[in-house]
Amino acid sequence: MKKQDIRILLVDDEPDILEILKYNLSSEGYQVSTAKNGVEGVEKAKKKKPHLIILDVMMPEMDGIEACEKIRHTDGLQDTIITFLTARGEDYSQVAGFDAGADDYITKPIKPKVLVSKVKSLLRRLKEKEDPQPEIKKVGKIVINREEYKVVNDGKEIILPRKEFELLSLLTSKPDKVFKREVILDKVWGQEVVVGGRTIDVHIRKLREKIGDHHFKTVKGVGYKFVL
Amino acid sequence: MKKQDIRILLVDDEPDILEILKYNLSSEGYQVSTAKNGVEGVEKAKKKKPHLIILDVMMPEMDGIEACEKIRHTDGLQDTIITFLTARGEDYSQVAGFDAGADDYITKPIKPKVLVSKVKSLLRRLKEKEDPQPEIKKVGKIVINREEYKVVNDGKEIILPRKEFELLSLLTSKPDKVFKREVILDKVWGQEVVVGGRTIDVHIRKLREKIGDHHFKTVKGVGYKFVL
DNA sequence: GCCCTATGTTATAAAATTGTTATGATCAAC
DNA sequence: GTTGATCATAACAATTTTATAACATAGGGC
Repeated sequence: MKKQDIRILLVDDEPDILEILKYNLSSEGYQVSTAKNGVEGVEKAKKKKPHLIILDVMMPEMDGIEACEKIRHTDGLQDTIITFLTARGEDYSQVAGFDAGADDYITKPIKPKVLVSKVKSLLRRLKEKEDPQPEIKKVGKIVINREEYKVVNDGKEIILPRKEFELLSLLTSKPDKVFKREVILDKVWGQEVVVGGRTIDVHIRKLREKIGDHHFKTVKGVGYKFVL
Repeated sequence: MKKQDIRILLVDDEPDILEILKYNLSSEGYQVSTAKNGVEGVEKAKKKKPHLIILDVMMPEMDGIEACEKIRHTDGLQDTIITFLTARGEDYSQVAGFDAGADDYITKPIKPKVLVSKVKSLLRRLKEKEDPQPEIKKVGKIVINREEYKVVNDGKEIILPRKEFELLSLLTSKPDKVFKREVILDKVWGQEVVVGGRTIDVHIRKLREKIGDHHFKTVKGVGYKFVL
């Protein structure tokens, strides 16, 4: 994921702090939203689905800990990284914060450089999560071994050519998910190559022959999906 | 957004390249402006607020990287997509480019087909930002799963063809809201296609068959609405 | 109640999309 | 350079989706 695609939400009741943090993170290229209390923070979190939320502990309306709990229990925000801002020495809030589901905390006073490097390190987790194709993957009776570029289906070993392997690998990375043709082209062929319209079909056909027809479902007008 | 409404800004100091790129992108239906150096590029970016900027790295007056930074820090241009043109092998400029806030880069020599496909893929992000349909949506007993392109109604799985899926998706995006026929045509069919007057009715009928009659209410003279 | 218009319904035709096969190009290994 | 495998493409077939036309029906205004 690129920096511009990363959304950060800042929640603090002090406009000055909000502005400083926003400036520093925006300069780094992140997309930054702000909220000035817990209530607004929860709302914006639901709407914007940020990747990272920086939450002040002490706030009017709804404090950071309560807000954090609310956010954690919202659908689609479980994977969001939440970090608290706390005054140095406020030990209690750190403990309570971790209880509420925080990932980290930053102590005030905030030094911009520290903030930025902390944010980067927190976001590194996201990046690692993004699409780490495992070396060996099991999908039903199919074992995909990326290291050796081979596939074992129901005990039988199959050697697949590269394109077929990548295509299978992509489709099985999320069974049942429909991969649009554009996405398949992007991930398997790359944007540098422009291939004809029937190319994907042909490769799908080969996979169907080798792995089994029923695993590859066509969704007309959209793309293909792998089913178990 | 329609293709005709998408503005692209090309910045390069070689008139020939400018012309070729402009020709190819214009043929695709985009609105294309050009600038012949960094200074002019930044000016035009501010004035035209393009959605996508294609920026040559090597230019007199102000190089692409500096221009990119300037553009990134301009109000209202944070969301603009910026992509660089670099000579193959200029690794340094790619790195510096990403630091400056670029989203992508295209290597010279430029193949028109590659350019167009890259532009399309970059602009797809814009579209997704525009009206982000949630991947999975629950409306009463109906679950609409955009990722798998399937609908589960009261536990039963239903596969819908694309138009029906999009129509259902639109109507359920705001239950009880009446969607005028013109709006439905616009969103599901697009403004380029012209279809007959009974087409929507037929599709509504199929949805009624598959999902349940009572969910789709006709508002005579206006359109249709989805009710729970 | 009657008429008129908007919508519902169905069958069928048209269009769009995908499946299949054969063939030639490309690339890497030898 | 030759060989064999992989890959892309074209041409056609098969399939599914979508549009249309033609007629039926329903509901509001008079």
